[in-house]
Amino acid sequence: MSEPRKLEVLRAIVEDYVHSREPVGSKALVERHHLGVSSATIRNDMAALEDDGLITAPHTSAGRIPTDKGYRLFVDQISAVKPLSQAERRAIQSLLEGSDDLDDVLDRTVRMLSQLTNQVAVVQYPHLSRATIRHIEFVLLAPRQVLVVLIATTGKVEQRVIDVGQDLGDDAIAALRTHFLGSLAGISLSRLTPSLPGVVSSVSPGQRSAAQALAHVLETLAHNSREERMVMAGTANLARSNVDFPLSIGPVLEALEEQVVLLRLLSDMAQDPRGVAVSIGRENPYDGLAEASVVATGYGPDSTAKIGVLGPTRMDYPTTMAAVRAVARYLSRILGP
Amino acid sequence: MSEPRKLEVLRAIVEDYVHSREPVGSKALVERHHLGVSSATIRNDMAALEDDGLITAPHTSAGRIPTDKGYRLFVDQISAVKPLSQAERRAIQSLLEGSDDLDDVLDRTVRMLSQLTNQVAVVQYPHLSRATIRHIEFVLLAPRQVLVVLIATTGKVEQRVIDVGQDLGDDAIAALRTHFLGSLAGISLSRLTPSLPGVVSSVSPGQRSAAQALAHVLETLAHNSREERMVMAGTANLARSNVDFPLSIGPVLEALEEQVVLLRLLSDMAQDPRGVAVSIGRENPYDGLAEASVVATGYGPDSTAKIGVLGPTRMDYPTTMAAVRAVARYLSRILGP
DNA sequence: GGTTAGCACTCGACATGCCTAAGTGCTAAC
DNA sequence: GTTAGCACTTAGGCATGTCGAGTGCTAACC
Repeated sequence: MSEPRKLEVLRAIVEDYVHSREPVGSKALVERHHLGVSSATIRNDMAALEDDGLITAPHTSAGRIPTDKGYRLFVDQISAVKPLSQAERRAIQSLLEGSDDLDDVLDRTVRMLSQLTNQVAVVQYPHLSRATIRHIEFVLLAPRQVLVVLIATTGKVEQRVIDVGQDLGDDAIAALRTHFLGSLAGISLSRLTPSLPGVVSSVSPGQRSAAQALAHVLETLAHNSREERMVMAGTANLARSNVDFPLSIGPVLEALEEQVVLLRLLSDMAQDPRGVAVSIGRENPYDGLAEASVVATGYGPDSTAKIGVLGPTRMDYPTTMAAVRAVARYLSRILGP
Repeated sequence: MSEPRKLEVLRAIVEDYVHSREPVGSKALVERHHLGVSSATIRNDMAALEDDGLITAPHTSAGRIPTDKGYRLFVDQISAVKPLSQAERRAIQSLLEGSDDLDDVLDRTVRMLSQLTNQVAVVQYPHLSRATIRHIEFVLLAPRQVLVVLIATTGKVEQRVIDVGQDLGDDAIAALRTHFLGSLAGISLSRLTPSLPGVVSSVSPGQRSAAQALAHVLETLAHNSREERMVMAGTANLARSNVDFPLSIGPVLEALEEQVVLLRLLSDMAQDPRGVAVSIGRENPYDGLAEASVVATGYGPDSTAKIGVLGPTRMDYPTTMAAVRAVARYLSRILGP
């Protein structure tokens, strides 16, 4: 039994199953692909593949379907990433150009990716760490309530309202703003935390506690807030592939809503040499996503923020991987160096 | 045939059907409710209700289920809004307190409402129109790219990056900022538009076109942007009530993603005297939502922003209406006067 | 040794027919 | 206006039979 042909058979099974959604049998296989051998031979190969745990039969006398392990082998060794069509490339380019607003760009990107792949698409907000502080604004909303705004050079704006714990007047807040801004303008967000204690300690004691609260918020804004969010599109595609999630799409929707889960999953995924990371079925630890695969990659200056799609394990991996990679590249380009 | 009993029968049918999800027959009706008459009498009443188009039979020899019109009558005339339990009230209160960030509050609110009702919950960002301008910031990102930030007194922040069409230096942008801020600080967002031409025309001719672009963005930020967004939670609940959307939940998910549709629907809904608006099934014009009902109400100072839930027409209206109303009240209170 | 043909066997999918329970509509009596 | 009774309809469950796709195995073949 030749090893190359065995892999060829696996490839054929994956492709046919992805295409037809039905277990594929030995006879159909020799008909659709010109493998040059008879169905009996294929049967032997299939038995071997089943022993290896790469395919499985839903029941006796049905065809075989790939297992998670089978998809994994397919993705890693067999498939070639299918390049996008010229039309698709043009569509991406034209849709993504013509807007500068970050929210808007991400929104368009994710819709585009979802249409391209017919799956759910997600994109994480870009990380801020390489940006530097452009401006800080404190706005007094009530005697103790302050709106804190942090503006970074990348064009990102974070804001939050806090209770500073003591009454402050307009003058006091203006003084604090000048003080913070003078000390912090121009430094990078990643170096914000070490700078804050110095700034706070040089504030007059009467406003020390307020300054402390403000510093804490600034730190939070710089690190946690926005980049922990994501934009999503195409959840309706889940319903269309109803059949692919045998139980219900409920758990999948739950996982999608619990963004923390998705974010961890995205960042835990190891990057493939081809630049795309793939998580197949139970490879990810979340029960709700046991029947789902995620194809993702990084984008932006240092590829820390993620973009990807989520769909049933029975997914057209080569095309999806190509789409994710292409969209990520365009997105990186749009967002600038 | 007594008219009051007919309504009583309709009420019983709605309640039983909502409870059991199965067509309800005359016999089961007299057993579960003590109507004081025999099943034959009920049959006569049911025939009359069917003539009125309030109930319908899926097939001969099955029980009856309410029509959209039947639900409407039920909601308008028969049902009493069911007050929330003490525990529920406490849960709402404790969950919503303890956070000042608007995004955070809306997020918690919508999750809470979705859990309370077991449906999809949506909330629209509060309107800005009553707020006044607190601060305007222009940040030069590149020679022609400017980040425009608009901070309102309500604690809301809007931002966008634009291309001003001409090269500007740091000095020029600072001058523009001072000029805009001096003329506009303190005016209400709703009066922003009429003020802008004057501001632009008093800018030196060399920067006129840039000022024009900036003014245009400010106008957009003040009116359109954020309040046209919404937060959503509980889409997984749709999947659980799979049975209730006979075809597929796909179209519903699509409608939910196309937020424009939802926003229009929410604002078009007429408020009920009891303070909650209800749209039942095909009463709303969107095909994807033909099997869905929306229960919504306004919140905030002048009740212009909406909050509501969406679920199958077969929904527990009294409880849902109570939940929506209660959560809207707490939310209004949290957001302040 | 790998490949092939042939054959018995398994099992899901589908159709058919039958039966029961639920429920209706109608009529005649109260 | 209400009720009892009865004939009628129909979905759904169940048993049965048939068909076809597909497998696994063995023996023959190159």
